[in-house]
Amino acid sequence: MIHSSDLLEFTPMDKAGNLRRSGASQVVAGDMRGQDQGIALGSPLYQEVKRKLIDSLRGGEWKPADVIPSEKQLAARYGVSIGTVRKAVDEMVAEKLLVRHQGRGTYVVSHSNQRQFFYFFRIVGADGTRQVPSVELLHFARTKADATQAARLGVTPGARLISFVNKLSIAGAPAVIDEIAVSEALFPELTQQSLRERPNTIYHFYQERFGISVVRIEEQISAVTADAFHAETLGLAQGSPLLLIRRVAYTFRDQPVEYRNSYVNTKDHVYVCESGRAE
Amino acid sequence: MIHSSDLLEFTPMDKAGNLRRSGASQVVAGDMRGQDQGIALGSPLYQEVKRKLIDSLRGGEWKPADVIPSEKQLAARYGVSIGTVRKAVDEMVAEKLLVRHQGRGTYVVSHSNQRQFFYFFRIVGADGTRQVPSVELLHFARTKADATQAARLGVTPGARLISFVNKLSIAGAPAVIDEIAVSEALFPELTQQSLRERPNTIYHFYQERFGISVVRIEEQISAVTADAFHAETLGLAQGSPLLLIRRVAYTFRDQPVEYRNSYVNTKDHVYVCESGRAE
DNA sequence: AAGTGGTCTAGACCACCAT
DNA sequence: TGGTGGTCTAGACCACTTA
Repeated sequence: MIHSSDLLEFTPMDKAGNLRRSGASQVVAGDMRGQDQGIALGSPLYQEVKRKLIDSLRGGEWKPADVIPSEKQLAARYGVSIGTVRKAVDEMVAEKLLVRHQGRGTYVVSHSNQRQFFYFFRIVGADGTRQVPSVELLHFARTKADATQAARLGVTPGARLISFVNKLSIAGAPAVIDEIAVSEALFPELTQQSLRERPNTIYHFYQERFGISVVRIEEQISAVTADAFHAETLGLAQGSPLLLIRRVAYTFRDQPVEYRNSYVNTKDHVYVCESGRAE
Repeated sequence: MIHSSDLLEFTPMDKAGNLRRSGASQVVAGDMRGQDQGIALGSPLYQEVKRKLIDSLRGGEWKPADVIPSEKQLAARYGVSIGTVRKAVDEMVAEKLLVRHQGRGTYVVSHSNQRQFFYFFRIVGADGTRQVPSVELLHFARTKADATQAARLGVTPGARLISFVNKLSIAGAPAVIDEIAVSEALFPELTQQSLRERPNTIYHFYQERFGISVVRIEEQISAVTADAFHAETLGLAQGSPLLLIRRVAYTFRDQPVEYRNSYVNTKDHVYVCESGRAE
């Protein structure tokens, strides 16, 4: 004889005690969660998927320029439908963490990609032309964080920093001075020599050598007058007006990783900014 | 007897001669296009829907702050599925043309909305606090477009313009001088008095009085020194450094409608800009 | 030819809001 | 209570890339 309680054992219901979160559809087959890297509970499914994906990026499962698994594979892995994976990936594409290539796959963005390079470099010629600057390292030192640096970098005042100064020239003419500070704890092996010998951009260097991906920046811009050092380095009269750009660069989860002050001679170049276009 | 050609007459195929464009699904029921404001042919369906929606915004069918029809109604109107409408609306929400309110509907954005106000106003206190500035009209004149103005506004050099100058004060202290130029053709009835009496922001005024919605701006930023006029107006010494922001404001279809030079005293305020966040 | 992302559909249920 | 947007599913076909 068969008891009804036995029958229940065979219904396609959750055997692991997982509950389908409110907000999710109950229309279709049984809950597939719990397989492989199942999805934790908490608000929209696609947000959970997105969080898992970002965790995999942070953890290095997929490195910059790698292909990530296909949408079908991700759907199976997380026990969700392809549409849900697509929504998660859509947001990450909008945030410039991933790029899709039809017919090839979805890739982790990389600072080595030439197209990505200009994304954080907003200095263009007065006529709108973009050019790759050449870089020269002027200073390099180990310092301790002052109040401003500590606040922006999320470290304690006095924490050990690595500070260096770059001069950027565009079309042979000095245009920008970057005064950069990073936490020594995050960039332990950063030496003057490795910095000089890097073949590519600084953010590519952070990415390759230290596994730190800059994914977002915040900038505050003001106008100042050139002091003796800036004037001489940029070939200007002391007191000339300069753009001062204070930048904090962040990696995943809004963790600050770099603070820099950029001084720009805007005689021949401008800083561009746009609002209202879907990025 | 029944001929096979007769049977074909009753298949759910297109009777109006419309062809389902390549790229569209052929899985489901017959093509519903051709009803009401059917969708024209040409690349993705949702792009066509988006274009239709923008046309309705341009044409004034739905005005700023209006509710637009529900997604179900739009789907019926254009003969597409709700998912396709959602994708079109998604993009327009990302571009800040529409806003969704769960349970209420989808609305056309308006410059009167206080939340929208700060979207194009990127001057904040040095500590990051945002404040609504007070405005004073300093000059008003009808002029002719110089080469720069003509190029940025898309008019011929010498075209009739309306030019005016505003002084913005934040917390009682003069902070910004806006030198604004618009085409007289687009703003025919714009008078000094109507400008002074406007109850709200300039872009709200453009929207209400002239039916022109600013939906996007492009800015080029440089550092300059204050001339006699700017120094005196802002209460600074001549030669003080100022931020110069050259802005072109656009309405739908990338049509330029305003050109302005803003001079900002960045002693107590900064211009903020962010990259890498999905807007 | 096989695999990938891109588009499109149809329909379910949920959370929220107005009435 | 009924309507709206928000989430989720399942599956079809397309365009594109690579082998």
